[in-house]
This record gives sequence, structure tokens and C-alpha cells, in this order.
Amino acid sequence: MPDRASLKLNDQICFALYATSHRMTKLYRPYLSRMGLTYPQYLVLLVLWEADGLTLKEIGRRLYLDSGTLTPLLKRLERNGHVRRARSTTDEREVHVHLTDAGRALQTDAGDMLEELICDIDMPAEDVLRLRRDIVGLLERLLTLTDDGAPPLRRVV
Amino acid sequence: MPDRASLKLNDQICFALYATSHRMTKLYRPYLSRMGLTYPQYLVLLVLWEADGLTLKEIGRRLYLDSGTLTPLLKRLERNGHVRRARSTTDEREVHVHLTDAGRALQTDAGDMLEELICDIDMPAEDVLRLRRDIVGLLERLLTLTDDGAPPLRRVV
DNA sequence: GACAATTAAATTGTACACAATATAATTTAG
DNA sequence: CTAAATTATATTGTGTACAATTTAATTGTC
Repeated sequence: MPDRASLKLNDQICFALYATSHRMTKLYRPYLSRMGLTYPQYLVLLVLWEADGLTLKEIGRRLYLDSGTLTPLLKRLERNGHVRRARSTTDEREVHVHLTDAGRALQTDAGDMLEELICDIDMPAEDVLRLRRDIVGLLERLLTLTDDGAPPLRRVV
Repeated sequence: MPDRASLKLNDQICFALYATSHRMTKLYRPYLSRMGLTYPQYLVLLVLWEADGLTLKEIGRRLYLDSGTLTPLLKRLERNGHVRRARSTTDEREVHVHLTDAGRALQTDAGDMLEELICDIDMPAEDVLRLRRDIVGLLERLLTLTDDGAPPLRRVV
């Protein structure tokens, strides 16, 4: 008979992820706040700095976010002067998001921020890299389970 | 001269944490939904199953959440019949949270849920344990930086 | 023992997340 | 070519998160 799964809070990997992710956001917050950004807004800029002019759909695909989250977020980014939203002329359904000069300029500040954060966290780069790879391994496992694939159906017992 | 930190989305450990945490919640959602719970509500029950009758403050300390999050969340748990909130008689500032029979009964369902989820994720228990330990290691590092300690001040350059 | 400082919750305001639905543009099938 | 299906975004409603502030109870000091 297999052992029963632990219900202790501190045995849950999901809670470790949850708490660590929130704390990481908290660490970023003062830096991002100075740049006039929230953490999810910063993620959108990370995407656009790599590929400007993407559609909402494509940004959402890369960040695993849907239009219900991104539509208002992008409007705020636009209101704050970081991006410009424009309907595609070839397909009026699509909204392309372009960086403004101000939005592009933040890339330098973001680089400075990361340098400082890496110093703050003060973990061997190698360890951070390995940890990130392992977390992504789990993420990929989860994506096969939840990405519009078959809903979890397997039973134990 | 040290290399400049990467600004690529997929090099960011913070994004790996963010995306994986959200996906994990998504995996739990259908199970929790059947139990009439959200993921943060489930976390509160995990805490209470270990120690019933804790104060809001202590629940928040364990989950890293404050009263702004917990007060309405606990009211919803109470409205749904999972807990009972009661002012302390010895210190009227404190709110103690007690499980109802219904709240206690969910512990069995939660055990079943975890068995199924462990099957779904299908990773060697050893790998999951090690990954959780490593994530908690990072969390503890972050806690020393953000837990009302000195705000991040160290500079690079 | 009153009164300032502290503490625990609650409240307010902003910004995610995401399911579910609505709307409008485009594509596909017949 | 046109109606049905699909697709991209927007909207609505619920539930977190969390900073900042408020309220009420308790504690520490003189």
C-alpha cells in the first residue's frame, strides 16, 4: 500500500512555487515602481524588447496570459506612454503592440535593475541557472497536462 | 568587465516561477472547484488542518499574506461554511479561525486530489522533493531580503 | 491609572488572473 | 458566393494580492 500524500503545507511544491513567485515579485517591486511599471507590465516589455509589434495573442502565448488579463494591462501601458496599440490593417481583429521611445528607453533601466537584483540575491549563477532549468522542466510537464490537452483524467486507487 | 545580465524572457528565473506557479494553480483548479474552493482558500485550509483555531495574523505569517488579502478570503470561506471566525475573548483584536465539520471533511477529498495530481504530474518523487527544496532555498534567500529587513540597497558598477 | 505607542483587523484603491460570454472580422464549406 | 465555423479581442464578474490608511484594543511608561 503506497504512502498517503502529505497534506502538510511545507511539503507542497505548489506552495513553494506560489510563495517564491510572490516574494520575487516583491523584490522587483521597488525597482519597477521607480520605472512606473508593475511586474506583469514588465513581462510584456521583456517580450516586446525581443520582438516589437507583436499581437496581443502572441504576447499572451509567450506569457501564458489571455485577453482578459492583457487587454486592460496593455491599455494601462498605453496610458502611461510605454506602448502604442494599433489594429492590424490586414486583419482588423488583431491588435499589434509597439514600443514607444519611452518604452524602449526602459530597457536600459531594466538592465541596471537586473544587475542589482542578481547582486542582492547573491546565489552562484550556476545554481540559479540549474534551478531555472528544473522549474521550466516542471512547467513543460504541466503544459502537456493543461494546455488545452486532455483534462486530467487518470485515476489512482 | 562582467557580462551584462540577459533581458530575454526565457532566461528569467522570476518568469519561470511566475508561469509555473500559475500553471500549477490551473492544474489544481478543476479539483478544487469541485470542492468549492479556490487555490488560496485551499492553502488556508492546509494551514488549519495542521493547526485549527489560529489567528488571521498567524495564518498570514505562514502563507506570507496580509489582512488585506485574508480578511475577505476568510469571509468567503465562512460564507461557504468551511470555517467559523471568532474574536478572541482574551484579546478582542484577534480573530481566531476554526474549521467547521464541512471544512474538516474536505481534508479527505484533498488527499484524494493530491494522489491524482501526483499521478498526473508523473515525476519521480525524488526529483519533486529536490526541486521543492531548491525553490525553498531561494525563497529563504528572498525572505532575508524583503522580510521587513533592510530594503535592497547594494549597488553594482 | 491615564496616555502615547503598538498591535490586529478591516477598509480602500489599484492591478492582476481567468472563466465565461459577447462582438466583430475572417476563413471555410458547400 | 454565402452561411456557418473559427478567430482575435473586448467585456463582465469573481477572487486574489498588496500598499496605505483607519479603527479599535492592548501594552508600556511615567
